[in-house]
Amino acid sequence: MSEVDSFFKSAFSVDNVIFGFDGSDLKVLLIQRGAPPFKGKLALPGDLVYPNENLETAAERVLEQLTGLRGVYLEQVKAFGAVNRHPLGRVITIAYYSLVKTNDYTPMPASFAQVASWHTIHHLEELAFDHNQILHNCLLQLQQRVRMAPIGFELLPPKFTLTELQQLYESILETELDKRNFRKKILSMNLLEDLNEMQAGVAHRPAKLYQFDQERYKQFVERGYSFDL
Amino acid sequence: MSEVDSFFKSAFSVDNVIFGFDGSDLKVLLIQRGAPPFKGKLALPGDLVYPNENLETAAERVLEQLTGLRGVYLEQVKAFGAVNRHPLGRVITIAYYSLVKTNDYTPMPASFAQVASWHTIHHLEELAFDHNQILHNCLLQLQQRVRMAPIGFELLPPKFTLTELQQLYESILETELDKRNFRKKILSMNLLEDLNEMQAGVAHRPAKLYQFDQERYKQFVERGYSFDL
DNA sequence: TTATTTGGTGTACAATGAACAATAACCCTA
DNA sequence: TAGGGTTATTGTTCATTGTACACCAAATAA
Repeated sequence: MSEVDSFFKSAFSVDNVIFGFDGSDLKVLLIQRGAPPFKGKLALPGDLVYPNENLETAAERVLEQLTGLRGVYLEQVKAFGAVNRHPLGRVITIAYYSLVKTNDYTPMPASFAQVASWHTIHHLEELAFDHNQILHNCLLQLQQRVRMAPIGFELLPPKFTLTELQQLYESILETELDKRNFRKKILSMNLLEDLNEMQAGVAHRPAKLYQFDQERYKQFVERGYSFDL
Repeated sequence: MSEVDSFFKSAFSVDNVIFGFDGSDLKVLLIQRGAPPFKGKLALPGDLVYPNENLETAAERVLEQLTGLRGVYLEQVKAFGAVNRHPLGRVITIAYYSLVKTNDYTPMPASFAQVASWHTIHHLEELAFDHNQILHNCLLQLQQRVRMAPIGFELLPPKFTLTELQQLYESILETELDKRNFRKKILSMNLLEDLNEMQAGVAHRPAKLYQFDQERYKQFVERGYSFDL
């Protein structure tokens, strides 16, 4: 094998950290590996990148095959390429994370996974490959991004209460927030529209429902507003 | 060729955006390509990753071969993998940026570059491959990081004046800062040590010289303090 | 009807950010 | 050596933002 050829004895994959929110906790969608290596272990959904496929396209494909979802928030984090990270050869993986509304999600068997399920982020068991490290990095990036732009909203259903929104932030940032200060801040951004609707069927005072102002949301994402909570 | 083999018909490289500061402007170290494709064009220094080489090791190697420097600040930004980004085949590149003190730098001919020189960041000519895009992304990341941790200091000589420090930040962030507010803020962090030395040989009132408190610097980098200016 | 649970609201104080100008110290030149 | 040129150094005031904190309201369940 020539020296140049040896450079081409390698492959790329994408791995996708798919975040969801169940109303009280931040979750990640993991698959159970059906084949060696790491057969039976939990792992991030991922696949090799096709020779004529862009990286982001591959990440979108993994997401769609597993969840049926298209057009959701997706962002590259970084590449992981330790020499021995994959037991079968040199495989560099590009990590992405995406934000999905768990209600929209319909489980689908993908070529790379028969079983997928949601797991709480914190205190997670050992994953295949270097996926714990990848997940940790993606979570850090999400925690940073969520302070710069209101992307956390991607995780909520169309109508939500302020308490749900607060719990989402608390869950992502692993912190507790003051209720009054949170509401004051979030409402002062003019990002939310009061729907003049109420929660129904709850055994306590019902909360108002809100949705996002799509226009202002776009502005915030593009300008990358600062958003400390 | 089997389908599995076709996945391995690809290669990866690292490209390194090497930032420097000449006392008044932020610079980037570019090479002139000596061979096709893009022969004669300016490009980021980079090289293919060896089969048994970690990504970060490869980035350090590119840096050392070009500048003789080791142990400088180096950070991965992200991977660039558009199908047609390289005219000779599928090559995914992992982008890094590093921060060097231009005084320490001694130009060295590397295997991948005979000529390297500093260029001002802003209003740059067209580079080879997708290197304008890569450079732009690295600059954005630097601008973000420099607000989170005092890494800008990596670009300064051991002794410096407050005006030099301010010009560094202005150059990175492409903004103007108020002198009094800048000094108040930076001094309140207890990050600087007054050396009780003065500038010499300047045709005006000489400025005090400062250096960093290494201990506090480490704390700031580790904790990722917030650092708005 | 009462208990339980969560929703909703305002104020006072502290900390931070932003705007702003006059004097000091050095070198150079006439 | 006196005066001009240039950059260094320093504080205050005001506006904005952050932070801590407690009580009443509205629904269901028993």
